[in-house]
Amino acid sequence: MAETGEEETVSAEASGFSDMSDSEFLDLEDSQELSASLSKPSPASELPGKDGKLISLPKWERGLDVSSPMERFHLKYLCVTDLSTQNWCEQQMVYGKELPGSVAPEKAAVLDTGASIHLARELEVHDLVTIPITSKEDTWAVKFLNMLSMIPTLQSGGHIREFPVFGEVEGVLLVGVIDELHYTAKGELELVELKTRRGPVLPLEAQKKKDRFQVSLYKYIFDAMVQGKVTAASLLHHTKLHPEKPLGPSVLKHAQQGGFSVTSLGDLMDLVFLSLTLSDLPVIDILKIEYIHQETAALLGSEIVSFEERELRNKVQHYMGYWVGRREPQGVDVEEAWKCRTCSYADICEWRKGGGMRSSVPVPQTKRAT
DNA sequence: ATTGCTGAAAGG
Repeated sequence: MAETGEEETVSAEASGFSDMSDSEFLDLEDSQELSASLSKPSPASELPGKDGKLISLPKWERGLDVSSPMERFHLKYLCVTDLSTQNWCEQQMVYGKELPGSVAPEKAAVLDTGASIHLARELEVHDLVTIPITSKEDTWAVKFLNMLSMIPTLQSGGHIREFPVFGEVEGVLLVGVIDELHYTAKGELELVELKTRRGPVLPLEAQKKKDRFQVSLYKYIFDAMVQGKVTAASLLHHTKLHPEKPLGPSVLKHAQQGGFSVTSLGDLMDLVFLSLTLSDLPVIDILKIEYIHQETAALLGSEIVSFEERELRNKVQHYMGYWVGRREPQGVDVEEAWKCRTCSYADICEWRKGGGMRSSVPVPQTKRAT
């Protein structure tokens, strides 16, 4: 029996964040750091003070990266799509964070079409309800309520869409949303990621690689969640949420309607972590990507991704190296310079100017002082 | 609070 998917998913709508756009005024620190990083000649950072008093320079005057990109961009977590964008071109992703809101209108239209196709598919399995929220705790509470309603649906054979995942990876909190999950006829848990395409053609290999990386990351996080490897403590640590803070009235109302007797975010988190670990959820068995044509909805192709954990972890470790400040960002290799053709930052890209686009020129190793 | 704050993903 195909379930009707009559379930309703709650979607939060922010109510009080409209005054957020003036966060620029404290950015003077960032901009002078940008110019400082042009002169990053030698790691000879210790200017010898005459009498040994030098270390007390405030960190922003020392120029180079004492603060990690996570801190500079004021990020408490990253999205899965941040990392997959990073997989496409790390330098472009960085420019995107520094200069937000500069997507070419033509590209934006394609994204927009894709977004509405996804929304239409989501509405096939559940309704959306708008809930006024009053705090970031509310935002997460809504996410948790959605999970609590979706897990039983999944376990009773239904299809669920937009399932939230989160977990600490390499010391950084990663947050994402799985497009679709369901059990196959054989009883395997399958993830489906829908990709819509402007033209009626399959993507290039570089794009496929990025998509494979994205779904692999979902599985990595989801598996960790159902295996109890993601803890409430870790989530609270990164998000700085207040678990004891009472939830807003409309969120509370919806929790009660769902049959959950909770008063705080902490209560809800307990329920979620119990549900995740005690519902007999398996790890994801199958990762599938479907490419469809936007205009005609024709299926262009579908691909089963083989999950290579080792390879995934290496990539993630490398990407996080940038975020935590272990290394500078890098652009694409010459082989992939074609990506610059459609990049809106091509004309300002320091990676290109700096002749950064090399393939794999071995850098003569200067002896490391030990 | 000499300061706060984030729907993620959308496609190339």
